[in-house]
Amino acid sequence: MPSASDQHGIDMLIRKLESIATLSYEERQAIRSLPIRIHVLGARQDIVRDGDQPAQCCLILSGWACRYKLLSQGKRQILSFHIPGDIPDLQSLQLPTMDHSVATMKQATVAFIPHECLRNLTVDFPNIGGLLWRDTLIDGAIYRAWMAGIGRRSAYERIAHLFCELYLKLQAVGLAESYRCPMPVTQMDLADALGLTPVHINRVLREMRGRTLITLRSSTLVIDAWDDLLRASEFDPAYLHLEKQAAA
Amino acid sequence: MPSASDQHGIDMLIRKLESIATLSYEERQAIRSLPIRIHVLGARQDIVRDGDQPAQCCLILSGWACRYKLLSQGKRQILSFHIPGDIPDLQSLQLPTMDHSVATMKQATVAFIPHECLRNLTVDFPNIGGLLWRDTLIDGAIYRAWMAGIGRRSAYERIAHLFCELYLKLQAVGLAESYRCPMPVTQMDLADALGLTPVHINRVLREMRGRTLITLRSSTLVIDAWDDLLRASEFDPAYLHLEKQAAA
DNA sequence: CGGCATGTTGAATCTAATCAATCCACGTGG
DNA sequence: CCACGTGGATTGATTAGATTCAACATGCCG
Repeated sequence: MPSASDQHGIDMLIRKLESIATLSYEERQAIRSLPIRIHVLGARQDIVRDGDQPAQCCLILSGWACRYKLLSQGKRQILSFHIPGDIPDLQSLQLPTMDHSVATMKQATVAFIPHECLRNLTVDFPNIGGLLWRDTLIDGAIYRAWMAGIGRRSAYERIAHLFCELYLKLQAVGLAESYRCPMPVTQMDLADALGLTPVHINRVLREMRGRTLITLRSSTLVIDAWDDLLRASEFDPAYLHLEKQAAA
Repeated sequence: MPSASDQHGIDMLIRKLESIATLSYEERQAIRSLPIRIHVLGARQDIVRDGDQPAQCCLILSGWACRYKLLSQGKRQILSFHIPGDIPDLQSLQLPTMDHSVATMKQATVAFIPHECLRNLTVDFPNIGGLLWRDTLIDGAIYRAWMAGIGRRSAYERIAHLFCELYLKLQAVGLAESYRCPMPVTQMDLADALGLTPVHINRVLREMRGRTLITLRSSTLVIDAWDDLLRASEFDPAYLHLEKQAAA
């Protein structure tokens, strides 16, 4: 049911891309004319699965998604969180077989874009090709930041760092301001993203609340002390490679 | 001092690229004619540093390198290991500012290729452009595998998994066979790569030696029981996205 | 041959995991 | 309108995997 609201949908992608680079008018128009197929998905639903060979990419229009890997004995590692404007399986353009899964976190609207159309776009507009490459590279930069966190930071620092990252990413596409943002993740999700247990997440969150650093309740993050949060996590936003650097 | 041996050098890149895709004759020739500047570097020497804005990429011709991030209090996270044929800072083509450093592990020969030449190459040969994109995406896939390991696997599994990965990567470019390969890393390097301490690495290596799984001595890894190693680490080579799948 | 980096081992300690209840908010149906 | 069910959050008690500290061994290089 493509309609006026879809237009708003694909604009989310433009907003995202303009947060990491500059687009010309023609390029914006070319992106707007991408054919998309819109789906509304429930919470915790797989979009693509480990081993799949998708022929399309999914653009998040509303809601959140995450990439994850399942290991033996029910262990799960969340690899990234994705917000509106993101294309969490963009790499499938060049890597046919998925080495992980992508799922929604909460109810989400996604737009499917055929690989072929994206390929044509990169042929007609090499700059957009470069920009999509750049986008996947930023994903890689975020992986590196997470790796450093999981490998070498304390639980407290890891959680603080993640909140800084997500707040800035949301802010960059206009989905956060005044140190408040949506955060539709359970404590179990945080645990699986940060290499901890839900119990420990709970305890650290309590401590942060006690120190009036942040409050996470009913899927909303409130940052009470942004500067302290930055300091606690030694956060340096450079790795997000945002074009217009935010209030960091 | 470009000479006959350099030719052999850039062939390393071709060998690497052909391990993850197919090249036409013209493409191989175009790559061979890239202008390169060869340097010999000592062990533990930075090639590019966090914050740099390089105007060239570095191709490893011999020796090993690694990406790493430094955190406060001397903490270090190694983000990836790189072997001959790899271009560990290829992402700088699209992300001008480095968000981490790259250094040699042991003495290494590297070839510097100006960004401009690589860009021209991707314009003249879009397939090579896609292939370079693919290469950076495989780096990303390896990051994901490491994240899952650091976040959710035991020390024993992590170490085993890393050895499987490195053996297959080396084998793919002809630098390993018969379950032996170079492994010029100290126990401290392994610790910083896997989110552990050198002491613990030492203990787990001893255990693996005791179980006749692997032996790591004088910078050489000998795999005594490949199948057990695969099983111990639940290793699935799919994430390496190798063209000609190895004996896994 | 001497010096320094790396590897090895033991003992004590700690962070975070595990196990196990209990609590709470919310939505549903009787 | 309230009992009930459910998923998520919270808390306590205990344990385990890995760290830390410290000492000593080994081996490589100039």
